[in-house]
Amino acid sequence: MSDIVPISETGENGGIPPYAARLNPPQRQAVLTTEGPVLMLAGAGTGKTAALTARLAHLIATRRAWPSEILCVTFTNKAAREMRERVARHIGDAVEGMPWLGTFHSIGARMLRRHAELVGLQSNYTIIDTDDQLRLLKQMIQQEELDEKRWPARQLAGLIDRWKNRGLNPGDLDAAENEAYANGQGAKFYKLYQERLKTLNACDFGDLLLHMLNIFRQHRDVLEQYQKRYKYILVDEYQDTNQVQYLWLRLLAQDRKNICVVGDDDQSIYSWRGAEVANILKFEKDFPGAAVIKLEQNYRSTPQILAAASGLIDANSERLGKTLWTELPAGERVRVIGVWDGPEEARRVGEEIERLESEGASLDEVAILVRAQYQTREFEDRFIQIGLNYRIVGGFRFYERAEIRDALAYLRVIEQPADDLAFERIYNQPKRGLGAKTLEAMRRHARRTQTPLAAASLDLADSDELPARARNTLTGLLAQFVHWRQQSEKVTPSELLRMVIAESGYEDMLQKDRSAESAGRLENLSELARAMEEYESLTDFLEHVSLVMDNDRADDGEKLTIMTMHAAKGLEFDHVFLPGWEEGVFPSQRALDEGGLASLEEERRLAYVAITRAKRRCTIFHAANRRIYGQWTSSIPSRFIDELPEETIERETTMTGGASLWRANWTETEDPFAHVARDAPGRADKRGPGWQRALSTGYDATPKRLAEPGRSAASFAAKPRTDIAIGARVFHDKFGYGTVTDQEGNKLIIEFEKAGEKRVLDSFVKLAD
DNA sequence: ATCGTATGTCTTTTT
DNA sequence: GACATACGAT
Repeated sequence: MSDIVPISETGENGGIPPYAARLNPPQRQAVLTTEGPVLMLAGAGTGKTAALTARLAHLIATRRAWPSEILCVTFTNKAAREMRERVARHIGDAVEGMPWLGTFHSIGARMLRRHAELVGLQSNYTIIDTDDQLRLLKQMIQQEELDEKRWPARQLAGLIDRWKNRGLNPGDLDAAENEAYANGQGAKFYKLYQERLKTLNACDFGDLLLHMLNIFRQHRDVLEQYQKRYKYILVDEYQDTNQVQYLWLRLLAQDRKNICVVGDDDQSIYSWRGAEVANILKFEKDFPGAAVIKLEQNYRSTPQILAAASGLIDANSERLGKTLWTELPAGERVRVIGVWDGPEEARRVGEEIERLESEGASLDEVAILVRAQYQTREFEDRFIQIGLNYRIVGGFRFYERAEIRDALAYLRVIEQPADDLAFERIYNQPKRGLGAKTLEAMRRHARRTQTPLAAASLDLADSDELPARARNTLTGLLAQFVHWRQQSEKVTPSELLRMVIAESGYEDMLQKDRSAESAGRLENLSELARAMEEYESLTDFLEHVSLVMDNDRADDGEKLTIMTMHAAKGLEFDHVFLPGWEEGVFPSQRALDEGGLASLEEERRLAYVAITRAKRRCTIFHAANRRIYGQWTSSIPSRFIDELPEETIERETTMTGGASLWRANWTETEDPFAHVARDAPGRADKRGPGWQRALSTGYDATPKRLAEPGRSAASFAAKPRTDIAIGARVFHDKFGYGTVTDQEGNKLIIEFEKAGEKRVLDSFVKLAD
């Protein structure tokens, strides 16, 4: 069955090609079994990436496929980057020709650029992030006059996300799904949302996969084109794939069936995102005759650490079952340290790290892994105080900062005039004196004419609807955009950004602002411009930003790492600290409240992932008292601590207040999260400051139209009203009654009884009777 | 139109 | 406790 390559093929020393030289037998099998489906079950630290990269190198070195004929999907950008680097070590620059190595989302985006028109988008579509998504949904909810308190946008966003993860389009929802939002309006809102996105020429993260799936399903020729192209498919972290990703892969692999998936059911920690461990469990059914290869030799951790982790994960019920073993010499036991409270925990961790440092350990080899982001704060405070170098991974990403998002919004409007979300973000940023009133007028007009906001504003600025000041400002701003759009064809994206920052007044605003952050903001902006230098087109860059860019910037000097356990997956450190192992923190309260056994088991897998990051030493902490949401609560040690085999750990308690006090405190616990559970009393509040934006369907958002200079503003006004003729008596909210004396396009010249002659947009007047 | 204060909401985890 | 939003005051 397995197609073992005559190894001499490459003619390297002793017949073993260099990329396979240091692999153990199962790893080697995983490399050489090139044809047919392969399921690789790889435990933590078993050299999975080594095997995977060797496999890639092998496929290319033996000319089974060109780099461009291999689809290699990873889950995170970090993993993709690492893979690229490691393959480069084997095969050199040929990796450059691997366009299909990346995350599901970035590969989906790349494909979608080519086939956008099949789902009603243009190839320069914008990828919106969760923030934009929420704003959009909020507008829709207000517009449909739903009580936002009762039916929060977040909830809807979550539902839509889950539907997309499962490969469901609005029409596919069953009654129960539909019922999940606003009494059976789930499908309606989902549909509305998709329509809005189409008008904006935008899509969200989920769409990158769902649109492509739809295309594969409906356009056989496209599917076949990709099936033909990808001679081999490799998938990393298969246990984390969700339904869409699964369907995607199944379609793409259907023809050649050369698909190799790698995963570890014990490290499945993303079910909340729609990942289905079941995918890995049913692989053999989907691809009959699949070769199953288990990697069980662990090269990373000491026997104690491995035994502690294995003992813990044993408590889980649904496992494929692997037995990890190691040849490494015995090391230290896993230490479990109980402390009085959060600050003491941070202090102790700090001391431990300083000790390691004095023993010659590098800070780069030290990590603190937390369950939730809020736990990082305590450590940050402490480490600033004692001057310990740290880096926080994750958290607020670089591109989520306000100034970066503003800058990107400018670029988005330049690139894509139909991007209303971006335009709304910056039309008054920096402050130009355009407020809610102006926005309301813009929206009203945009809705009426079914044009994007920017186009509508241009129209508006050419009439008497707005006070002279607002009108001038708006005209100026729009003229700037026309100018920038012209420039964008001539200068590089990064030059364009510098231009925009300077000319928009954004720079001035920050320079005048003497607050502590403003200097940093300016720095971030030039950082952004620098990051843009390697991109040739704005589209490329914007896509990169929304999908790929993360904030590991060049680091100077050694730093310890603080990050979430999720973010740590796939990484390893000599010394790992695991604070906050208390009921309610880890396992998280949420996992305990909802989700039952399944989510508890996921938490346990997370614990397993966390412990197995450690190569040499692993130290677990639990505090008796902790401040959560600003409230002091006492807590009991995590059940996971009790599940660690006694002979693998070493307990220690350093209680300032004495053990009795400590014990007294954590035996009578109160529910630290009791106040969270209660639902928010809903209150009807439907008067948003002008959110009533009607759905503008059917607008053909042709980009670059605004870019044509000298084009009369009237060309954007979709449909002039036909019900108003010269001589008609009309009413205008601001100017009162008047008589139409002339009409040009959608603009009326009206002689008002009180206000005199005005040039007014027809969408703002009513026929008087 | 903008600023300041009061009020309510929120905390997993990521592309 | 921190942050966003809502509302009232300048």
